[in-house]
Amino acid sequence: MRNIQQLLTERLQAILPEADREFGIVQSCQDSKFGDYQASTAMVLGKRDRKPPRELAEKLIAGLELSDLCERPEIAGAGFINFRLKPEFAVRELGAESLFAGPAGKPQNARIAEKPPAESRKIVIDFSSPNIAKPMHVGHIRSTILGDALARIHRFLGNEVIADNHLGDWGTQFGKLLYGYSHFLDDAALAADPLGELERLYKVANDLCEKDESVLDACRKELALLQRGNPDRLELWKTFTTVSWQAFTKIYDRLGVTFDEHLGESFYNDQLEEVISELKLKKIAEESEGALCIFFREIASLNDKPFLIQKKDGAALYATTDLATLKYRIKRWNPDEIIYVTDGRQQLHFQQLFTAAERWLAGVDWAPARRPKLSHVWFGSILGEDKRPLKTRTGDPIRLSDLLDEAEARAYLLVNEKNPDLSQDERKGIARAVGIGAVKYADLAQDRVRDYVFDWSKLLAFKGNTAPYLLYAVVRIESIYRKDRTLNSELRTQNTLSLKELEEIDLAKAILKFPEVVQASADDHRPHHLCFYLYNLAEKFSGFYENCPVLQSSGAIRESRLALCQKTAEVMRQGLYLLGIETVERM
RNA sequence: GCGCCCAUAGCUCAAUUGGAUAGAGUAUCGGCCUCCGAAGCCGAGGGUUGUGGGUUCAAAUCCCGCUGGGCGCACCA
Repeated sequence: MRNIQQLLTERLQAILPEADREFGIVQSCQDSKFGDYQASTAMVLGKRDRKPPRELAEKLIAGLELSDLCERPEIAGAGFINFRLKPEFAVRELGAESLFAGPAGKPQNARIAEKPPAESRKIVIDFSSPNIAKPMHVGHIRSTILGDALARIHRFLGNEVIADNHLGDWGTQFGKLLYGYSHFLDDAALAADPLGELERLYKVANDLCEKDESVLDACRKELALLQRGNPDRLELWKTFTTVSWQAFTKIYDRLGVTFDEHLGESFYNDQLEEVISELKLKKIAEESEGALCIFFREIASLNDKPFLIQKKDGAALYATTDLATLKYRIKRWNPDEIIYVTDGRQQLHFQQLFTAAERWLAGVDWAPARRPKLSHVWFGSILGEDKRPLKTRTGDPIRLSDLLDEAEARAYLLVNEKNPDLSQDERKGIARAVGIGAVKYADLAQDRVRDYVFDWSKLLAFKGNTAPYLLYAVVRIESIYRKDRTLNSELRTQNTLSLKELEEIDLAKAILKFPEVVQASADDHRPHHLCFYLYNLAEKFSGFYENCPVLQSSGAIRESRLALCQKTAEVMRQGLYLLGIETVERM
């Protein structure tokens, strides 16, 4: 599929002087009564050159060659240039056998078009990053789902993605955990729910530390032993990580999330010293109050906020590991961009990290001339109905596995109600897809920077901007196919479109917008644009579905409508795939 | 004290990053199943975009000042 917005922009920019090209951007119209696309070029240039915008617009239109794409552009308002696509153009554009490269009907790894290698960017996406020895809870869901969606979107656009799970598998918490493990272990509990037991042991030790200084000392000693490589402690630590990774894998499998790497903090342990000495040598870091830190004296907002690299006892910190990780990623992958998907509370940290990295990379010989763009993609918190961070009644964080269980259970009840005749296996499968899809969609459909209120009834409402509504649109199309016994599937994919009714044209034009929306979602790391688009597409399909009978019509119209259904389903499936949401045939 | 973020219909959220008359869902009211899945569709009401200024052809969006809420700031990650 081609990006129509880009196509129009290129046409417009082609007739502008080099220096004015930045003003030649064509945008989608908010209101279809003005057209499908619009440009405000004439108003901007008219203002600058003190010329009447409408006259300028007239000149621009005269120079444009667009007859293959749209009707003659119209001038409206203060000088808008409005473009309206020709239905014949949509017919041609959608006439391809399959809208996406890759196996027909299977969105998985499809591309909009193969990018030439020179244009393909290499992007490391750092996301999910749960802590070892703790069950994943709702706090991890946004990073996991958002990061995965961004990975899928970038791959679809032809970029090379390295999905890297930066596990929290090292740090001071392991002293307490080791202490708890050796004093209070419940073997039966460990066998039944390993992560739950490890979490309990940590809590027991942590509580004791607050009351008893001697326990805290004991924990410090355990930590020191681990860090010095004591074989027993190291063995236990490995057990912790193995058990944890197994539990995480279960969750990732349920969510359909995959990684290319999962290099935890421990992986960078032996690289920290080198980073510290480099920073010292280049005089980027300096000693202060016994610790080693980086100051940003010339930046007003960071002036009084030092970035700590090393504690006075010599231990490294979060910042140190992040810098070492950056170095490793540059040396191993030399990426064009590194995206960190974390919650918004870490904004200061990443501001400091990026600023420090800039100085550091400018002074070392291993850094490439073209340094990676560093992006912090942050998100708000998930709140309960009381507008406080989402917790269980007892105040503990909600386990992700429990949340997913509940989503599936609730969806299962609804499937039973609606489709009791399906086999239990099928109902379970649908409940899984719908339940998990609903949780994911509720998260992705919202602008990530805002906190969002978690609400089961809204999530699984099956109407409005929800996963079930979108899945339902696909199900209706599937249902049409099942009932269509006169045509085989090959005929559907042929170029048999003829767009007459308003609803047909609207739907076809909505389909054409898919590439530009995916691009926009990637550009500002905001998949909710794609969600909103799919919702709009589903609404357009509903309008078509109500007003344009498919199976009841006949001849060329019937074929055309079946083909339109096919194209709609293709885009819906592909779009949902990019969000990490499975589609179903019945629900 | 310094800094970051948020504020849009009763409620939950959009607004293609400065574009045209601020849109959906929900809730309320009213229509539509001898017709492809009614988990749906159509219609009605609902707004000084927290507030006061400013910038310009154009501001929910950018700048400054307030108010209210969330969060972060030296040895946790």
